[in-house]
Amino acid sequence: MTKHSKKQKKSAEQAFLASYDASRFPKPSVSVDVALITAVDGQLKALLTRREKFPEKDKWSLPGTFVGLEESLDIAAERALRTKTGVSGIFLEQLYTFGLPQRDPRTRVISVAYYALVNFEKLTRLQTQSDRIQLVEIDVPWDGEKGGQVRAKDKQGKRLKLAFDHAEILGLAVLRLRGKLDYAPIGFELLPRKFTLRNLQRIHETILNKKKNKDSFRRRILASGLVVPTGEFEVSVGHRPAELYRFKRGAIRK
Amino acid sequence: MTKHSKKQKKSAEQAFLASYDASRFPKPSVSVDVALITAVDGQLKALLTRREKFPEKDKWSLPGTFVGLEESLDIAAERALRTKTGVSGIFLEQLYTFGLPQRDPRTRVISVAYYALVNFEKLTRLQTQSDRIQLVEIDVPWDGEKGGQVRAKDKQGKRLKLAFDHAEILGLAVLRLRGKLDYAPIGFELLPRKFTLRNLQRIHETILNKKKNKDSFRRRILASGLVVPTGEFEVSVGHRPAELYRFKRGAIRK
DNA sequence: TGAATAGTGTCTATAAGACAATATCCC
DNA sequence: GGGATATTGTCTTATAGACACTATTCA
Repeated sequence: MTKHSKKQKKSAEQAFLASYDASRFPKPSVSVDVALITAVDGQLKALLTRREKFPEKDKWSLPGTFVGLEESLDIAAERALRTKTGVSGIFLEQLYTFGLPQRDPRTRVISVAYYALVNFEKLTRLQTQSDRIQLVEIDVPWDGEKGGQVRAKDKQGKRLKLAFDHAEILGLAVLRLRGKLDYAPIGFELLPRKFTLRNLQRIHETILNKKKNKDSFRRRILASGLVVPTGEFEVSVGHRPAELYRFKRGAIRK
Repeated sequence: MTKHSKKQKKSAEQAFLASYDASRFPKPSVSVDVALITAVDGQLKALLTRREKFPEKDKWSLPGTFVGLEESLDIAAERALRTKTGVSGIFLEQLYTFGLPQRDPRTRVISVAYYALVNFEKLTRLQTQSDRIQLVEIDVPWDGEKGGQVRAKDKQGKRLKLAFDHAEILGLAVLRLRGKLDYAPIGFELLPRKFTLRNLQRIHETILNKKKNKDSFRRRILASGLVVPTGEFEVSVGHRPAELYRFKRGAIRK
């Protein structure tokens, strides 16, 4: 192709783009929803907000927002999390896109779901907020790919109704966690910067909903090189204190 | 809540929905793109079409389409595959959603990417079609999470230019394949109904781009229970014929 | 008969689970 | 000292890789 014809082609493309009318086609709305998950006392919890408006008024939903026209999906998810819950700078990863035509009664809304992980202590500010935002215990009794119903319970153990298809999103988020746990360093996202190996084991057991062998867990984690001892120890724990470790970014696990 | 107030609430919600105006907000366009992958002669190939229109004219792209307003994402992906390539009824699974604001020069287009797997022999009809649709050798030199550049080559080994961010989609599709291979029965999707264990091993080696030990591969597959012998054997292969197996749907792999 | 690959048996290395013994801190 | 958990060591079991050997078909 000559330089001349290249220039011709370029301008033809520019003319095409200039005359392109995106409004000719009807479009769905696009939102992001974020499943923010943490672990406390051997229980997985998710951050939910009670809806004050129609539709699905008074049901509990994941923090979400519509995607801005000039905004990437990742940025939209980060913005939803920040503006609705005050949390930012944490692990956030795309999960799955939900697009059944009737999933939102208002209009066609396609939702790109994300999941986020955070150490519980970073959320303590939220505890003092209104009861519109709550950390809610979630229960995902799925064995393999799918399974029983996802349940969300408030502090009194009362079951909460989830809006839209958000129960399904939560279920898939936990399933993804379980699947990635053994080959991606995600357990650390739920812990403070320094932690004991037993803390980490507890996190794994909470996510998998299954006891793990202490000895081999310890060996496996240490052998992975993902963790380095700090030389510091727990204090005032009423028993022999365990050494504190920290996560070593970038180490490749086997 | 009394029956009366429930009814009140219900009608309030209906009134809200009736007056909801979805056109108030500007919206992105939403498309699906499908990475159809097969394996031939130890090489992974993808089905690509040469673009005849702007933008990205003459570059090669994945079959795709805009999502209909009343159509689920899965159905849209299935439709794109069927109408653009004539293939249907095959393995199709959502991959990831791509949404950078500038990924399409026309307007904001968010693309929900899918990947599909099919046995090469089901595609033979396509070989006779125009050269606008081609099965193209793809090369994904990624070690772990990310890595080198994805390359697509035509039959003469000439490198093809890929449109939009479709190289990235192909790379992620192959990465997903590699990750799922050991715990999901996806190798079978690339084989005919009856196959030898060596055929299956070849598929695994092609996907992982890595030789596998014959003995332990055999043991592992047989132990998984995912495969049952048919009692039939290869014929006229110039050496001792191997037994043909078939995939046993629903067996759980350890 | 020889080429070529299928299929089987055995040994070794590695990693996880089970169990036990010892170490250390706090009360 | 006693309670409680951390940390280390050893044994057993399951699995993957390496290697060698036998089996079977076809040219």
